[in-house]
Amino acid sequence: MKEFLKTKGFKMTPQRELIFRSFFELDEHVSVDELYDRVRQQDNSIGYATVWRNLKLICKVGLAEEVNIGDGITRYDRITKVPHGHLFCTVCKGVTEINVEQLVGLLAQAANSRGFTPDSFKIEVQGVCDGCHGKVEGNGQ
Amino acid sequence: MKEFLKTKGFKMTPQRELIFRSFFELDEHVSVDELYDRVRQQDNSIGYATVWRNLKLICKVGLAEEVNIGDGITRYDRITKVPHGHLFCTVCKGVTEINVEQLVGLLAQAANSRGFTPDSFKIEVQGVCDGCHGKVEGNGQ
DNA sequence: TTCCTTGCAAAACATTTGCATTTCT
DNA sequence: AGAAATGCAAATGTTTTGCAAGGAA
Repeated sequence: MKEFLKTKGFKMTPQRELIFRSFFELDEHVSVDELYDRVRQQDNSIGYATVWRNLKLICKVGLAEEVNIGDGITRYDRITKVPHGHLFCTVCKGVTEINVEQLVGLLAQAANSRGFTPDSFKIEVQGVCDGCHGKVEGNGQ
Repeated sequence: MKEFLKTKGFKMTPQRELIFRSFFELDEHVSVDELYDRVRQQDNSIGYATVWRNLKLICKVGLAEEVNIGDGITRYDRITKVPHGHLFCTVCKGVTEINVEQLVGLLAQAANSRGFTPDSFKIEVQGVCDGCHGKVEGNGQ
């Protein structure tokens, strides 16, 4: 990783290593706040801006991308080889990934047929996950 | 529309009518600022908060939904009967809609097979649109 | 009259940036 | 030494809210 960054003109630092390590260990879609909290547990001298800047850096070097689910908070998602979509549970706020290789293929076709050259895809579904089907609060509305 | 709102417990006002009318006339994905500007052309006494609140109201009564493309600005998109996806051109920032009925069907299947009950779908593609293929600035990178 | 709406200004929030200082190479 | 990174605090930019006044039902 240190080498990888060097080729891109960036340096490695203790803070950066901790942030990167924490981000990649966490197999989730974290926000700056969440990662900041986590990183803080191991080094409470790290600043918020540093976490933010490194998250941006991770995106810049192509290892992650920003995800926006509409709650005003930007999350960061590792970029994996397999294109995937997200199932957002509106009850527990959980996120599940689903493989969408096939769909992306179809989408690319549809886009191409309109002269549009696709770059990246975002496929998101909102709904209620398996575990939450029973526990929707009993508000009559 | 007035009747429709009344059934939901809301009143009709001149401002609200102008805002609703402007929103639905504009067959686009407008931001609060954009709609505010447009509405202002016809009544420059309308406040920003009023436009914002009415846009939220339109969503609340189920006639539109918020769209987030990651530039920090929330846009509002009419909800149409036919599910559609968006092609965002990263050059001209234009938005094109594409029909994704078929894809949504497949997506719903995939979600259901995991015990997830879909509620709404968001399908977005970023790339370069037909008209912009030639005009990408000549930066060697 | 009652409750919803409006406008304005201020608050709340998340995201970014400036800068002096420290740390890599 | 030279360039990049860090921390803190402050600046941005957008979205929300409080409140007094006005308007619809």
